[in-house]
Parts: sequence; structure tokens; C-alpha cells
Amino acid sequence: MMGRPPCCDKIGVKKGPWTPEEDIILVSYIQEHGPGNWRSVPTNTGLLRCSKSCRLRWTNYLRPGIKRGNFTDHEEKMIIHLQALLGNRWAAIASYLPQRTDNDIKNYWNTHLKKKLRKMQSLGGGGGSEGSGVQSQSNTTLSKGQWERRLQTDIHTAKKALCEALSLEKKPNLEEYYYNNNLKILQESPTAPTPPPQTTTTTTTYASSAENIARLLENWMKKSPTKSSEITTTTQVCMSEEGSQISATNNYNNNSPDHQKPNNNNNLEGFFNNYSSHSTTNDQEAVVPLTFLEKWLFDDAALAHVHDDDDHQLISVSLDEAQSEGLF
DNA sequence: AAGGAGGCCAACCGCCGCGGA
DNA sequence: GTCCGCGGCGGTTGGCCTCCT
Repeated sequence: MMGRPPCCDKIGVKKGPWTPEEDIILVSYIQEHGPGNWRSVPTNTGLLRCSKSCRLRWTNYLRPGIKRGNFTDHEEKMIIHLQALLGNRWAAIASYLPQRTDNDIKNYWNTHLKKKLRKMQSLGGGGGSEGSGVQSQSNTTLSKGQWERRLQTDIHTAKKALCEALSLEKKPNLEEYYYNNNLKILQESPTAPTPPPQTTTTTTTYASSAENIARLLENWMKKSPTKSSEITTTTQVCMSEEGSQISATNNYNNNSPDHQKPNNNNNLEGFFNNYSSHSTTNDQEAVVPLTFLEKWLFDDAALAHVHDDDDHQLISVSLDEAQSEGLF
């Protein structure tokens, strides 16, 4: 067909940091229409942003359930391990850490973990791999057959490593994980728990909260010296089979332009009742395992217990899940 | 207290795969 | 079958912040 309209006009597109006002416009729009169809977002909202920018802002900052800063030890280890297995596939890695965005993980890797690993490798004496991760040591030229065999071996090794890593986790399968995780989230909420979804796709559930909005409102408060009010973070999660849509029953000022007024906390309450995202990972890239690092990772036998902490609502990667994602 | 250096992170850029026309 | 836009991803950057001298 003759050219759809471009996703954004290059002229008149605003760049740079998002303002709280823009955030609220975007959030209220997504609340009404759900995430997706990003092309229509700038036109329908009047935001002078390109669709990509809107999507990015949502996924990296405004999306409910995002945890920021302070990576836990367990998260750190998962990232390191997954990075070793998957390489720099931040989106894939992020799918195992639902509270973290790929951007966050990427940043954390680049700013903290790279350095940390380098340090540990120099301490451990072994090494050979450089900063960008735990890379395969083989640089020798191989014939195609050799290369394939090597790759297979690497994949096998990676599988094993992942198996071991996963066996440290206490959640034995995906359904149980979802159920447990869901319950955990629901502990914050007065609503009744829902049964685990009957699905084999990797549906990543985000803890719903108004934290992100609260945060942006907080910023707004700073700008406007009105009284800062406490945002209640009542959360309510119910997993739908379809997922990916914010419940239409939420009433974050659906009909009123008042959504731009930040003090209306009642409207924030229950804002994100239901949100989940889909991720399809099909990563088969395997990288040769770890030596010193591996030890460091696996030595942490307490790993499995970390989940008890409410602050650690991590996806425990089950073997089933990994298998269904083509890791094996 | 001031200036510089380095760190951190939000956002942009460019590429790629997919799907619709 | 081809073209083109969209959405997603990873790499990179620029500006703000913190720490150090």
C-alpha cells in the first residue's frame, strides 16, 4: 500500500528528558488504550514525541512494577549468569528479572558488573575473558565441522550450567512459580489470589503498583510547591489469560482531562490493576562457562533462600520454562 | 569552597525482523 | 514477491550528580 504515515515527523519532535506532564499524559493514554500501537500515541495524545520515545519511556520508566536501583545480590548473580549464557541479550535477561528493564540491566552491567567481574577475574587469576562478559576463549580458526561441534559443546555446557543454576532455585516449575509469585504480590493486596495461568508462553507478570506514577508525581511536586501527599500503593494483581492490557475497569480519570492534575491520588490507586508483558526468548547462544566466577556464583548456596525476602520478587527460571523458550 | 574527574543513567540512534499491503 | 512501516533490541551518548583534590 502507498506508504503509511511515518511513525513520527522528524520536524517538531521533542527530544530530551520527559517532563512529569508528558509522563502523565502518556500514562493516562496507556491506561485507557493499553500499551501498543505506539504510532498512534503521539497523534492521539498531542505529545510532541516520536512513537519510539513514547514506547521507551513507558517500558523503561513508567511501566508498572519496575524496581529501580539497588540491585540485590541475587539479581546480580542472575544477571551475571544469564549474561554468560545468553550474551548481551538484555531483553532476554530482563525477561527473567521482571522488575528490571533491559535498559537498567544493561546499564548496571556496563557500570557495575563489568568492573566487578574484571576485578574478580584478576583476583581469581584465571580470566582470559575480557570486560564485555564471560566470553568463549576460543579464538583459533576452526573448520566448519569443528566449529559446529564446538558450538554444540558450548551449548551443552551452557545447558548444564543453567541446570545447575536453576536447581538452586526452589520453585520447581513454571506454574508453581507463577502461582507463588502471584500470591506474593497479592500479599500486598486485599484481593483474592488467582490460580496460575494455563499457558506455556513466557508471560512475564509485573507487580502492579502506582509507584512509578508516584515517582513522577513526586518530581512534579518538587516543581510545584504544593503539599506533597502520600501516594497509596495499593496493589492488585489478577492475571488474565490475555494479559498485556491494563484493566478497563480502572478509573484513572478515564474521561476527564483532569488526569493532568497530579494530586488526585484516588485515581492513582489501583491504576495498574493488571499488566503483564509478553516476551518470547529464543536464545540459543551459549557461551563457555565460568571458572572463578562460576565458583562465586554457585558457592552462594543461600541463593535459593533469597526469594523469601519480599524485596526479591524475581522470576525463578524453571527448567520447563527454559526448555519451552528453546534454551535447551 | 571551587573546580575537575569520573560515574551513573535516561534517552537517543541505528539496525533488524516481522507483518501488512 | 516486494516494499515499507512498526516494534524491538543493543550500543552509545550527553547531561546531571557525586566524589575527590
